[in-house]
Amino acid sequence: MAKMKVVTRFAPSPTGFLHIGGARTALFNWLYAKGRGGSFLLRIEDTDRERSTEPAVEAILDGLKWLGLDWDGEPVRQATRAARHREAAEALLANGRAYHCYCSPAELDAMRAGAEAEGRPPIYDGSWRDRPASDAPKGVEPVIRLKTPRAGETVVDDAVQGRVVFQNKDLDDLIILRSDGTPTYNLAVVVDDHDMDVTHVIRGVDHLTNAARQSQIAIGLDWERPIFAHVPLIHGPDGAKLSKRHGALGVDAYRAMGYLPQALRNYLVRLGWSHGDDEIFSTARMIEWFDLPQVGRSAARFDFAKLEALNGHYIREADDHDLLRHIEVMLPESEATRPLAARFGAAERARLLAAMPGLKERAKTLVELIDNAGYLFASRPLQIDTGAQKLLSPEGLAVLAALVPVLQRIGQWDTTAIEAAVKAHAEVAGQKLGKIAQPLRVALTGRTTSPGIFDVLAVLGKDECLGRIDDRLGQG
RNA sequence: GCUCCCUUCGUCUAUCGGUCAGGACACCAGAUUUUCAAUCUGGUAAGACGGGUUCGAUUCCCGUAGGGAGCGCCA
Repeated sequence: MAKMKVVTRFAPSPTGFLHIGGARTALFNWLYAKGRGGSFLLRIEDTDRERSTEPAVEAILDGLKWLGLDWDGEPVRQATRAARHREAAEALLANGRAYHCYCSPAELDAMRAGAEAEGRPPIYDGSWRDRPASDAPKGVEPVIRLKTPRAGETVVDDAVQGRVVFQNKDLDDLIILRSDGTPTYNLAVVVDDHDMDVTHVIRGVDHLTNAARQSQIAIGLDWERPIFAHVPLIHGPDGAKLSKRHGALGVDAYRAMGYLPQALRNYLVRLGWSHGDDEIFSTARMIEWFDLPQVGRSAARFDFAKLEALNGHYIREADDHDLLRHIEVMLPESEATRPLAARFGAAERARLLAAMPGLKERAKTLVELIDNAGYLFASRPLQIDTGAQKLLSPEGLAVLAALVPVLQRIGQWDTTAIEAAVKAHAEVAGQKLGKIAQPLRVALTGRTTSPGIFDVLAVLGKDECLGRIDDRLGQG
C-alpha cells in the first residue's frame, strides 16, 4: 500500500488572540507535517458568526507568522462551506443515521435540569429518535440529530492517549444541523477534515470526547477517520487552568515582552514532549525528532523562568542584525520601550548595533536588553541611579578627574587602546581596576552595572565620554 | 453527578521490571572577573498513598486520595 501523504491542520476559532496553548497545538501539527514531507493546513472555524471577528483572524495569522509556522495554501473559512455541511447532514438523514428533532431550547433546558436533579447525566433523551414526521408540531423548524447507536462502544485509538473507549449509551444524539440550517462544530469538523484530506488531527485533550462524537459522524457517513492525537493542556504556574492571570496571553504579548520566536518554539515543544535529555533544539532538529509517541499525557505548568532562560540563550546566540530586527518589531509594542520607539533612528540603530555584543550577553528578554542599553540613548547630563550615587564620592570624583587627561591622550579611540591606556594608568596610580571602573561606569551609564566598561567607552565615543565625566566633575 | 484522562526533584521531563532514579530551569556554594551577566565546578531536591503480581517494582494490575478535561441549536 502506498504511503499516504501526511496532512495536519490547525483549526482555531477566531474569537480571540492566538493563545499559548493554541500556539503549541499549531507547532505540534506543523512539526509533524514538516517532519514527514506532509502539509500543514489552516482552517478558521468561524461558524459561530456571533463571536467570530475579523481582527481575531488577523491576530491568529499574525501570531502564527511571527512564530514561523507557515501553512500550506489559503486558510479555509469554515463558514463558507455551510452548504457542503448541510449536504452531509442530509446524507445522514437519508441513510437513516440521523433524524429530525423538534424539541425547543426551553424543553431541552428542562430536560437537562430534570436529569441533573435525578442525578442522571444531562444528555438528550432521544425522544424524537423514532417519532414519525406526522408528530411534528406546526411552525417549528427542526434540528437534525445524529442517531448514535445505543449499544456498543466507540473506540478512539489515540496516538497520544492510547486506546480510549466510550460506551455509546453515554454519548447522546448530538445536534449536527441547527434549526436555521447551519452546521454545528462537530459536523463541520468531520466534513472539513475529510474534504481537506486531513490524516492526523493533533489538538488539545479538551476535544477527546468530541473525537468519539466525530467518530460516530464519520462512521455514519462511511468515511475513514483521521488519526487522532490529543495532547495534554497547559496549566498556569498554580496548576489551575491557564487563565489571563498567568500565561494565557496572546503570542503578541510574548513578542511585546521581548521573547524571541525561536525561544518560544523551543519552550513550547518541550511542554509535553521530550527527546531524551535534550533541551535545546534548532528548528531543523525539532522537525527531525518530533513525534507523537514521545508526547506525554499529563498537563504541564507554564514556567516563565524556564522560558526566560531559553530566551537568554537564544539572544546570546542570535546574530546582531537579526536581533536588531526583532527589537525594532518589539519597540513600539512594549509599554517600557515605546518612548524610545518614537525616536529610534539611524544613529540609534548604529549605536545599538555597536553595543550589541556586550548587551546580548546579559539580557533575558529584548525589553531587558533595551533597558540595559539606556545609556546609549540618554542625553546629558545623565540621571544617576540612587544606588549609584554613592560611588561619586569625593574619592570617586578624584578618580574621574585623574582619568580625564589619560582619556584625552588616547588617539585611536577603540576598545583595545582604551583598555591599554586605562590599565596602564591604574598601574601607575597603584589602584585596582575596580576602583576606577566603578565610578567611571556610573559617570558614563548612571548605573552600577553595565556591559564591559571599555566597550561602553568605545561605543559612546571620546567626546561623549569626556562630556559625561565633566558633568559629574562640574557637579562636585 | 456521570464519562474519560493524569500523578517521578519547586517546575519541565528521562526511565519502556534490575539505574548510586538521569538531564534542564530555579535555588545554594565555589571558580573567574572592572560591575552585572555569561561561563565552568560542585551541591540541595522526586517515584501521592495502600494493596497485589514478580526472585525483583518508579515501571504491570486493582483500589484510595488529589488534579484535570468533557457532558450547549459554543468551538
